[in-house]
Amino acid sequence: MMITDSDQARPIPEPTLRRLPTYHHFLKTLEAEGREAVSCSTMGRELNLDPTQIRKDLAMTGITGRPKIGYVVTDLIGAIESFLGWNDIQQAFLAGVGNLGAALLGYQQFNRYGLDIVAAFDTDEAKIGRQVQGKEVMPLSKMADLARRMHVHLGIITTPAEHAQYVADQMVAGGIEAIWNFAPIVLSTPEHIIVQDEDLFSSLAVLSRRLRTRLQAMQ
Amino acid sequence: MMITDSDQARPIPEPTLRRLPTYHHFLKTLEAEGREAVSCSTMGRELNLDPTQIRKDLAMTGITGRPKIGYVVTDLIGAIESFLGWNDIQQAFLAGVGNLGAALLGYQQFNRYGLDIVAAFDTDEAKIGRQVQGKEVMPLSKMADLARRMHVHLGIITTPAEHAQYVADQMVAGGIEAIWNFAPIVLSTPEHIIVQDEDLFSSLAVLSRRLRTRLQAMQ
DNA sequence: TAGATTGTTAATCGATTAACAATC
DNA sequence: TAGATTGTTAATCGATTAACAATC
Repeated sequence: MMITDSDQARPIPEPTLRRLPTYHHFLKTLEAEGREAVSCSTMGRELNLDPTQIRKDLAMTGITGRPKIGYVVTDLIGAIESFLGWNDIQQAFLAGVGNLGAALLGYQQFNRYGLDIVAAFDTDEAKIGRQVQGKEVMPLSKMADLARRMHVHLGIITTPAEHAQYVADQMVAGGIEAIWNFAPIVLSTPEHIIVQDEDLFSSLAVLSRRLRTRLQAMQ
Repeated sequence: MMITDSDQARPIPEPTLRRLPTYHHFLKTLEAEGREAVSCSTMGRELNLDPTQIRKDLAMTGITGRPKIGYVVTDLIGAIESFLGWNDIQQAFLAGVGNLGAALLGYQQFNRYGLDIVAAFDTDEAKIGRQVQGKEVMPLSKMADLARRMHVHLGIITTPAEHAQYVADQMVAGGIEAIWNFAPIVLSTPEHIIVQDEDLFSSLAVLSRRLRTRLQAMQ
Protein backbone atom coordinates (compact mmCIF):
# COMPACT_ATOMS: atom_id res chain seq x y z
CA MET A 1 0.00 0.00 0.00
CA MET A 2 1.21 3.47 -0.85
CA ILE A 3 1.67 5.92 1.98
CA THR A 4 0.15 9.25 1.04
CA ASP A 5 0.10 12.55 2.90
CA SER A 6 -3.48 12.06 4.04
CA ASP A 7 -2.62 8.69 5.54
CA GLN A 8 0.00 10.31 7.72
CA ALA A 9 -2.83 11.67 9.84
CA ARG A 10 -3.34 8.25 11.33
CA PRO A 11 -1.07 7.80 14.32
CA ILE A 12 2.30 6.14 13.78
CA PRO A 13 2.81 3.29 16.27
CA GLU A 14 5.02 4.47 19.11
CA PRO A 15 7.34 1.44 18.88
CA THR A 16 7.98 2.34 15.25
CA LEU A 17 8.89 5.92 16.15
CA ARG A 18 11.26 4.63 18.81
CA ARG A 19 13.04 2.35 16.36
CA LEU A 20 13.51 4.90 13.58
CA PRO A 21 16.42 6.72 15.29
CA THR A 22 18.09 3.34 15.79
CA TYR A 23 17.84 2.58 12.10
CA HIS A 24 19.15 6.05 11.33
CA HIS A 25 22.20 5.57 13.50
CA PHE A 26 22.98 2.21 11.95
CA LEU A 27 22.47 3.54 8.42
CA LYS A 28 24.87 6.39 9.14
CA THR A 29 27.61 3.90 9.98
CA LEU A 30 26.87 2.02 6.75
CA GLU A 31 27.04 5.29 4.83
CA ALA A 32 30.41 6.06 6.42
CA GLU A 33 31.64 2.65 5.21
CA GLY A 34 30.47 3.50 1.69
CA ARG A 35 27.65 0.95 1.54
CA GLU A 36 25.07 1.92 -1.08
CA ALA A 37 22.22 -0.47 -0.34
CA VAL A 38 21.03 -2.60 2.55
CA SER A 39 18.39 -5.27 3.05
CA CYS A 40 16.07 -5.69 6.02
CA SER A 41 17.61 -9.06 6.77
CA THR A 42 21.04 -7.47 7.20
CA MET A 43 19.67 -4.73 9.42
CA GLY A 44 17.67 -7.23 11.42
CA ARG A 45 20.75 -9.32 12.10
CA GLU A 46 22.74 -6.34 13.37
CA LEU A 47 19.95 -4.75 15.38
CA ASN A 48 18.32 -7.92 16.74
CA LEU A 49 15.01 -7.18 15.10
CA ASP A 50 12.59 -9.06 12.87
CA PRO A 51 13.17 -8.12 9.19
CA THR A 52 9.43 -7.87 8.53
CA GLN A 53 9.11 -5.40 11.35
CA ILE A 54 11.87 -3.26 9.91
CA ARG A 55 10.21 -3.38 6.48
CA LYS A 56 6.96 -2.11 7.98
CA ASP A 57 8.70 0.61 9.96
CA LEU A 58 10.59 1.84 6.91
CA ALA A 59 7.41 1.85 4.83
CA MET A 60 6.04 4.46 7.26
CA THR A 61 8.64 6.96 6.04
CA GLY A 62 7.31 6.62 2.49
CA ILE A 63 10.45 5.05 1.06
CA THR A 64 10.30 1.86 -0.99
CA GLY A 65 12.94 -0.75 -1.57
CA ARG A 66 13.63 -3.00 -4.51
CA PRO A 67 13.38 -6.78 -4.43
CA LYS A 68 16.73 -8.53 -4.42
CA ILE A 69 18.57 -5.24 -3.81
CA GLY A 70 17.07 -3.68 -0.71
CA TYR A 71 16.99 0.01 0.16
CA VAL A 72 19.32 2.79 -0.92
CA VAL A 73 21.16 3.85 2.23
CA THR A 74 21.29 7.60 1.60
CA ASP A 75 17.63 7.73 0.53
CA LEU A 76 16.66 5.93 3.72
CA ILE A 77 18.67 8.30 5.90
CA GLY A 78 17.04 11.30 4.27
CA ALA A 79 13.57 9.79 4.53
CA ILE A 80 13.95 9.10 8.25
CA GLU A 81 15.34 12.58 8.93
CA SER A 82 12.52 14.34 7.16
CA PHE A 83 9.90 11.98 8.60
CA LEU A 84 11.11 12.71 12.14
CA GLY A 85 11.37 16.43 11.37
CA TRP A 86 15.06 16.70 12.16
CA ASN A 87 15.34 19.50 9.63
CA ASP A 88 13.09 22.04 11.26
CA ILE A 89 14.29 22.41 14.82
CA GLN A 90 11.96 22.76 17.81
CA GLN A 91 12.92 25.33 20.40
CA ALA A 92 12.55 24.28 24.03
CA PHE A 93 12.80 25.69 27.55
CA LEU A 94 14.33 23.68 30.36
CA ALA A 95 13.41 24.13 34.01
CA GLY A 96 15.57 22.82 36.85
CA VAL A 97 19.33 23.27 36.41
CA GLY A 98 20.53 20.44 38.62
CA ASN A 99 22.89 17.70 37.52
CA LEU A 100 20.47 16.18 35.04
CA GLY A 101 19.32 19.55 33.71
CA ALA A 102 22.91 20.60 33.14
CA ALA A 103 23.60 17.30 31.38
CA LEU A 104 20.71 17.86 28.96
CA LEU A 105 21.76 21.45 28.37
CA GLY A 106 25.19 20.15 27.39
CA TYR A 107 23.89 17.51 25.01
CA GLN A 108 25.13 19.16 21.83
CA GLN A 109 23.77 16.30 19.75
CA PHE A 110 20.18 17.35 20.37
CA ASN A 111 20.64 20.03 17.72
CA ARG A 112 21.05 17.37 15.10
CA TYR A 113 17.91 15.61 16.26
CA GLY A 114 15.48 18.49 15.95
CA LEU A 115 15.78 19.98 19.43
CA ASP A 116 17.30 23.28 20.56
CA ILE A 117 17.17 24.11 24.26
CA VAL A 118 17.20 27.89 24.03
CA ALA A 119 16.98 28.84 27.70
CA ALA A 120 17.17 27.40 31.21
CA PHE A 121 15.23 28.40 34.30
CA ASP A 122 15.63 27.90 38.02
CA THR A 123 14.53 29.43 41.31
CA ASP A 124 17.95 29.13 42.97
CA GLU A 125 19.41 32.65 43.30
CA ALA A 126 22.90 31.15 43.24
CA LYS A 127 22.27 29.79 39.74
CA ILE A 128 20.33 32.65 38.19
CA GLY A 129 22.45 34.84 35.96
CA ARG A 130 25.21 32.24 35.69
CA GLN A 131 26.00 30.39 32.50
CA VAL A 132 25.55 26.62 32.45
CA GLN A 133 26.88 24.81 29.39
CA GLY A 134 27.01 28.17 27.65
CA LYS A 135 23.38 28.98 28.35
CA GLU A 136 22.22 31.64 30.75
CA VAL A 137 20.03 30.58 33.66
CA MET A 138 17.00 32.83 34.15
CA PRO A 139 14.51 33.15 36.99
CA LEU A 140 11.60 30.72 36.72
CA SER A 141 9.21 33.61 37.25
CA LYS A 142 10.05 34.87 33.76
CA MET A 143 9.51 31.54 32.00
CA ALA A 144 5.80 31.71 31.18
CA ASP A 145 5.98 35.22 29.76
CA LEU A 146 9.07 34.47 27.70
CA ALA A 147 7.59 31.23 26.34
CA ARG A 148 4.60 33.11 25.07
CA ARG A 149 6.65 35.88 23.52
CA MET A 150 9.16 33.53 21.90
CA HIS A 151 6.49 31.06 20.75
CA VAL A 152 8.23 28.17 22.50
CA HIS A 153 5.97 25.11 22.59
CA LEU A 154 8.16 22.50 24.28
CA GLY A 155 9.16 22.37 27.94
CA ILE A 156 11.62 20.08 29.69
CA ILE A 157 11.24 19.45 33.42
CA THR A 158 14.36 18.36 35.31
CA THR A 159 13.40 19.64 38.74
CA PRO A 160 13.00 17.48 41.86
CA ALA A 161 9.60 15.76 42.05
CA GLU A 162 8.19 18.25 44.55
CA HIS A 163 8.54 21.23 42.21
CA ALA A 164 7.56 19.53 38.97
CA GLN A 165 3.82 20.22 39.18
CA TYR A 166 4.35 23.93 39.78
CA VAL A 167 6.74 24.14 36.84
CA ALA A 168 4.27 22.28 34.64
CA ASP A 169 1.53 24.75 35.59
CA GLN A 170 3.83 27.63 34.64
CA MET A 171 4.64 25.99 31.32
CA VAL A 172 0.97 25.51 30.51
CA ALA A 173 0.35 29.14 31.50
CA GLY A 174 3.07 30.13 29.02
CA GLY A 175 1.34 28.33 26.16
CA ILE A 176 3.64 25.34 26.08
CA GLU A 177 1.96 22.38 24.36
CA ALA A 178 4.29 19.49 25.14
CA ILE A 179 6.29 18.56 28.24
CA TRP A 180 9.24 16.20 28.48
CA ASN A 181 9.06 15.23 32.13
CA PHE A 182 12.09 13.75 33.88
CA ALA A 183 10.58 14.09 37.36
CA PRO A 184 9.18 10.80 38.71
CA ILE A 185 5.63 11.99 39.24
CA VAL A 186 2.43 12.01 37.23
CA LEU A 187 1.72 15.60 36.24
CA SER A 188 -1.81 16.87 36.18
CA THR A 189 -2.29 18.96 33.08
CA PRO A 190 -5.16 19.99 30.78
CA GLU A 191 -6.36 17.30 28.42
CA HIS A 192 -4.67 18.69 25.31
CA ILE A 193 -1.15 18.97 26.74
CA ILE A 194 1.22 16.27 25.52
CA VAL A 195 3.27 14.84 28.38
CA GLN A 196 6.08 12.38 27.89
CA ASP A 197 7.48 10.84 31.04
CA GLU A 198 11.11 9.79 31.22
CA ASP A 199 11.10 8.02 34.54
CA LEU A 200 14.46 6.50 35.38
CA PHE A 201 13.02 4.73 38.41
CA SER A 202 10.55 2.89 36.20
CA SER A 203 13.34 1.80 33.91
CA LEU A 204 15.43 0.78 36.86
CA ALA A 205 12.57 -1.32 38.20
CA VAL A 206 12.43 -3.29 34.96
CA LEU A 207 16.18 -3.77 34.78
CA SER A 208 16.81 -4.73 38.38
CA ARG A 209 13.94 -7.20 38.37
CA ARG A 210 15.29 -8.85 35.23
CA LEU A 211 18.77 -8.99 36.75
CA ARG A 212 17.55 -10.44 40.02
CA THR A 213 15.54 -13.11 38.23
CA ARG A 214 18.64 -13.99 36.25
CA LEU A 215 20.98 -14.11 39.25
CA GLN A 216 18.53 -16.37 41.04
CA ALA A 217 18.36 -18.67 38.02
CA MET A 218 22.17 -18.87 37.96
CA GLN A 219 22.55 -20.21 41.47
CA MET B 1 -6.06 -16.65 41.70
CA MET B 2 -3.45 -16.68 44.43
CA ILE B 3 0.06 -15.63 43.53
CA THR B 4 2.56 -18.05 44.97
CA ASP B 5 6.34 -18.03 44.93
CA SER B 6 6.49 -20.52 42.10
CA ASP B 7 4.21 -18.37 39.97
CA GLN B 8 6.70 -15.54 40.22
CA ALA B 9 8.89 -17.46 37.82
CA ARG B 10 6.61 -16.49 34.96
CA PRO B 11 7.66 -13.14 33.59
CA ILE B 12 5.96 -10.03 34.94
CA PRO B 13 4.70 -7.83 32.09
CA GLU B 14 7.12 -4.95 31.53
CA PRO B 15 4.36 -2.31 31.54
CA THR B 16 3.36 -3.55 34.99
CA LEU B 17 6.92 -3.20 36.30
CA ARG B 18 7.10 0.32 34.88
CA ARG B 19 3.91 1.36 36.65
CA LEU B 20 4.76 -0.02 40.08
CA PRO B 21 7.19 2.80 41.00
CA THR B 22 4.48 5.29 40.00
CA TYR B 23 2.01 3.66 42.36
CA HIS B 24 4.66 3.63 45.06
CA HIS B 25 5.29 7.34 44.72
CA PHE B 26 1.60 8.16 44.84
CA LEU B 27 1.02 5.89 47.84
CA LYS B 28 3.87 7.61 49.69
CA THR B 29 2.09 10.94 49.35
CA LEU B 30 -1.14 9.36 50.62
CA GLU B 31 0.77 7.90 53.56
CA ALA B 32 2.20 11.33 54.35
CA GLU B 33 -1.33 12.70 54.42
CA GLY B 34 -2.34 9.97 56.87
CA ARG B 35 -4.62 8.04 54.49
CA GLU B 36 -5.05 4.43 55.61
CA ALA B 37 -6.77 2.85 52.63
CA VAL B 38 -7.19 3.57 48.94
CA SER B 39 -9.28 2.12 46.12
CA CYS B 40 -8.20 1.48 42.55
CA SER B 41 -10.77 3.95 41.30
CA THR B 42 -9.18 6.73 43.35
CA MET B 43 -5.71 5.84 42.15
CA GLY B 44 -6.90 5.57 38.57
CA ARG B 45 -8.39 9.04 38.69
CA GLU B 46 -5.16 10.60 39.99
CA LEU B 47 -2.78 8.65 37.77
CA ASN B 48 -4.86 8.59 34.57
CA LEU B 49 -5.01 4.81 34.51
CA ASP B 50 -7.75 2.21 34.19
CA PRO B 51 -8.73 0.89 37.66
CA THR B 52 -8.84 -2.70 36.45
CA GLN B 53 -5.31 -2.37 35.21
CA ILE B 54 -4.14 -1.08 38.57
CA ARG B 55 -5.92 -3.98 40.30
CA LYS B 56 -4.07 -6.48 38.12
CA ASP B 57 -0.75 -4.76 38.64
CA LEU B 58 -1.17 -4.73 42.41
CA ALA B 59 -2.18 -8.39 42.42
CA MET B 60 1.30 -9.16 41.02
CA THR B 61 2.88 -8.00 44.28
CA GLY B 62 0.84 -10.61 46.17
CA ILE B 63 -1.22 -8.11 48.13
CA THR B 64 -5.02 -8.38 48.24
CA GLY B 65 -7.61 -5.71 48.88
CA ARG B 66 -11.01 -5.83 50.48
CA PRO B 67 -14.26 -5.11 48.64
CA LYS B 68 -15.80 -1.77 49.52
CA ILE B 69 -12.64 -0.68 51.40
CA GLY B 70 -9.76 -1.04 49.00
CA TYR B 71 -6.12 -1.60 49.88
CA VAL B 72 -4.22 -0.71 53.05
CA VAL B 73 -1.74 1.99 52.01
CA THR B 74 1.21 0.93 54.16
CA ASP B 75 0.80 -2.73 53.21
CA LEU B 76 0.80 -1.77 49.57
CA ILE B 77 3.93 0.35 49.91
CA GLY B 78 5.75 -2.51 51.63
CA ALA B 79 4.58 -5.04 49.08
CA ILE B 80 5.80 -2.94 46.14
CA GLU B 81 9.15 -2.29 47.81
CA SER B 82 9.83 -5.93 48.51
CA PHE B 83 8.48 -7.02 45.11
CA LEU B 84 10.85 -4.62 43.35
CA GLY B 85 13.71 -5.63 45.63
CA TRP B 86 14.33 -2.13 46.97
CA ASN B 87 15.51 -3.65 50.22
CA ASP B 88 18.52 -5.54 48.96
CA ILE B 89 20.59 -3.06 47.02
CA GLN B 90 22.36 -3.88 43.76
CA GLN B 91 25.89 -2.55 43.36
CA ALA B 92 26.75 -1.06 39.98
CA PHE B 93 29.71 0.33 38.03
CA LEU B 94 29.35 3.36 35.81
CA ALA B 95 31.54 4.01 32.77
CA GLY B 96 31.79 7.42 31.15
CA VAL B 97 31.96 10.39 33.51
CA GLY B 98 30.60 13.08 31.22
CA ASN B 99 27.66 15.32 32.04
CA LEU B 100 25.13 12.52 32.07
CA GLY B 101 27.40 10.13 33.97
CA ALA B 102 28.04 12.76 36.61
CA ALA B 103 24.30 13.39 36.87
CA LEU B 104 23.60 9.71 37.51
CA LEU B 105 26.43 9.51 40.03
CA GLY B 106 24.81 12.37 41.89
CA TYR B 107 21.34 10.88 41.92
CA GLN B 108 21.20 10.20 45.66
CA GLN B 109 17.70 8.80 45.35
CA PHE B 110 18.93 5.68 43.55
CA ASN B 111 19.94 4.31 46.94
CA ARG B 112 16.32 4.17 47.99
CA TYR B 113 15.37 2.36 44.80
CA GLY B 114 17.74 -0.58 45.08
CA LEU B 115 20.74 0.82 43.22
CA ASP B 116 24.17 1.83 44.51
CA ILE B 117 26.72 3.10 42.01
CA VAL B 118 29.89 2.11 43.80
CA ALA B 119 32.52 3.26 41.32
CA ALA B 120 33.00 5.29 38.16
CA PHE B 121 35.40 4.68 35.29
CA ASP B 122 36.77 6.75 32.46
CA THR B 123 39.72 6.85 30.07
CA ASP B 124 40.27 10.60 30.36
CA GLU B 125 43.48 11.19 32.34
CA ALA B 126 42.16 14.55 33.49
CA LYS B 127 39.24 12.84 35.23
CA ILE B 128 40.98 9.78 36.65
CA GLY B 129 41.77 10.14 40.34
CA ARG B 130 39.39 13.04 40.78
CA GLN B 131 36.21 12.78 42.82
CA VAL B 132 32.91 13.30 41.01
CA GLN B 133 29.84 13.59 43.19
CA GLY B 134 31.89 12.16 46.04
CA LYS B 135 32.95 9.09 44.05
CA GLU B 136 36.45 8.48 42.77
CA VAL B 137 36.97 8.07 39.05
CA MET B 138 39.17 5.11 38.17
CA PRO B 139 40.84 4.07 34.92
CA LEU B 140 38.60 2.02 32.66
CA SER B 141 41.39 -0.55 32.32
CA LYS B 142 40.75 -1.61 35.92
CA MET B 143 37.01 -2.04 35.56
CA ALA B 144 36.75 -5.67 34.43
CA ASP B 145 39.10 -6.98 37.09
CA LEU B 146 37.42 -4.99 39.85
CA ALA B 147 33.95 -6.07 38.77
CA ARG B 148 34.95 -9.68 39.06
CA ARG B 149 36.62 -9.24 42.45
CA MET B 150 33.76 -7.18 43.90
CA HIS B 151 31.03 -9.38 42.38
CA VAL B 152 29.40 -6.42 40.68
CA HIS B 153 26.78 -7.61 38.17
CA LEU B 154 25.34 -4.35 36.87
CA GLY B 155 27.02 -1.87 34.54
CA ILE B 156 25.88 1.57 33.43
CA ILE B 157 27.17 3.00 30.15
CA THR B 158 27.15 6.78 29.79
CA THR B 159 29.96 7.13 27.27
CA PRO B 160 29.62 8.62 23.78
CA ALA B 161 28.22 6.17 21.24
CA GLU B 162 31.63 5.42 19.72
CA HIS B 163 33.06 3.99 22.94
CA ALA B 164 29.99 2.15 24.17
CA GLN B 165 30.70 -1.17 22.46
CA TYR B 166 34.22 -1.37 23.87
CA VAL B 167 32.96 -0.59 27.36
CA ALA B 168 30.25 -3.23 27.01
CA ASP B 169 32.87 -5.79 26.00
CA GLN B 170 34.90 -4.91 29.08
CA MET B 171 31.85 -5.24 31.29
CA VAL B 172 31.04 -8.65 29.88
CA ALA B 173 34.67 -9.65 30.41
CA GLY B 174 34.31 -8.61 34.04
CA GLY B 175 31.33 -10.88 34.58
CA ILE B 176 28.70 -8.20 34.49
CA GLU B 177 25.28 -9.68 33.70
CA ALA B 178 23.15 -6.62 33.03
CA ILE B 179 23.86 -3.32 31.26
CA TRP B 180 21.92 -0.09 31.53
CA ASN B 181 22.87 1.55 28.25
CA PHE B 182 22.45 5.30 27.79
CA ALA B 183 24.45 5.40 24.56
CA PRO B 184 22.27 5.56 21.45
CA ILE B 185 23.56 2.41 19.81
CA VAL B 186 22.60 -1.25 19.76
CA LEU B 187 25.24 -3.16 21.69
CA SER B 188 26.30 -6.56 20.54
CA THR B 189 26.59 -8.83 23.54
CA PRO B 190 26.37 -12.55 24.30
CA GLU B 191 22.85 -13.96 24.35
CA HIS B 192 22.54 -14.15 28.13
CA ILE B 193 23.49 -10.55 28.90
CA ILE B 194 20.53 -8.34 29.84
CA VAL B 195 20.68 -4.99 28.07
CA GLN B 196 18.30 -2.17 28.77
CA ASP B 197 18.52 0.77 26.42
CA GLU B 198 17.70 4.25 27.63
CA ASP B 199 17.79 6.09 24.36
CA LEU B 200 16.88 9.77 24.71
CA PHE B 201 16.83 10.23 20.96
CA SER B 202 14.14 7.58 20.63
CA SER B 203 12.06 9.29 23.27
CA LEU B 204 12.63 12.63 21.62
CA ALA B 205 11.46 11.21 18.30
CA VAL B 206 8.16 10.18 19.85
CA LEU B 207 7.65 13.48 21.62
CA SER B 208 8.58 15.82 18.80
CA ARG B 209 6.43 13.90 16.31
CA ARG B 210 3.44 14.14 18.66
CA LEU B 211 4.07 17.85 19.16
CA ARG B 212 4.43 18.54 15.47
CA THR B 213 1.22 16.66 14.69
CA ARG B 214 -0.52 18.73 17.32
CA LEU B 215 0.85 22.08 16.15
CA GLN B 216 -0.23 21.25 12.61
CA ALA B 217 -3.72 20.36 13.82
CA MET B 218 -3.94 23.70 15.68
CA GLN B 219 -3.36 25.87 12.63
C1' DT C 1 16.45 -18.62 -14.96
C1' DA C 2 16.72 -19.15 -9.86
C1' DG C 3 16.66 -17.17 -5.67
C1' DA C 4 16.86 -13.32 -2.56
C1' DT C 5 14.11 -9.72 -1.16
C1' DT C 6 10.11 -6.68 -1.10
C1' DG C 7 5.22 -5.56 0.02
C1' DT C 8 1.12 -7.11 2.01
C1' DT C 9 -2.32 -9.99 4.01
C1' DA C 10 -3.29 -13.37 7.69
C1' DA C 11 -2.21 -15.51 12.21
C1' DT C 12 -0.38 -15.02 16.66
C1' DC C 13 0.60 -12.96 20.82
C1' DG C 14 0.22 -10.04 24.76
C1' DA C 15 -1.67 -6.12 27.03
C1' DT C 16 -5.67 -3.30 27.90
C1' DT C 17 -10.43 -2.80 28.68
C1' DA C 18 -15.14 -4.55 29.59
C1' DA C 19 -18.26 -7.51 32.03
C1' DC C 20 -19.87 -9.57 36.09
C1' DA C 21 -20.27 -12.55 40.14
C1' DA C 22 -18.50 -12.46 44.95
C1' DT C 23 -18.04 -9.80 49.13
C1' DC C 24 -17.65 -6.54 52.72
C1' DT D 1 -29.83 -4.18 53.07
C1' DA D 2 -27.75 -1.58 49.10
C1' DG D 3 -23.96 -0.29 46.81
C1' DA D 4 -19.08 0.30 46.19
C1' DT D 5 -15.24 -2.38 45.29
C1' DT D 6 -12.54 -6.53 44.58
C1' DG D 7 -11.01 -10.59 41.81
C1' DT D 8 -11.37 -12.90 37.60
C1' DT D 9 -12.91 -14.33 33.15
C1' DA D 10 -14.02 -12.78 28.42
C1' DA D 11 -13.67 -9.39 24.62
C1' DT D 12 -11.05 -6.01 22.37
C1' DC D 13 -7.20 -3.86 20.58
C1' DG D 14 -2.72 -3.20 18.67
C1' DA D 15 1.81 -4.83 17.72
C1' DT D 16 4.67 -8.63 16.29
C1' DT D 17 5.51 -12.54 13.57
C1' DA D 18 4.44 -15.83 9.83
C1' DA D 19 3.09 -16.82 5.17
C1' DC D 20 3.33 -15.98 0.44
C1' DA D 21 2.72 -13.89 -4.09
C1' DA D 22 5.14 -10.29 -6.86
C1' DT D 23 9.50 -8.71 -8.62
C1' DC D 24 14.09 -7.63 -9.76
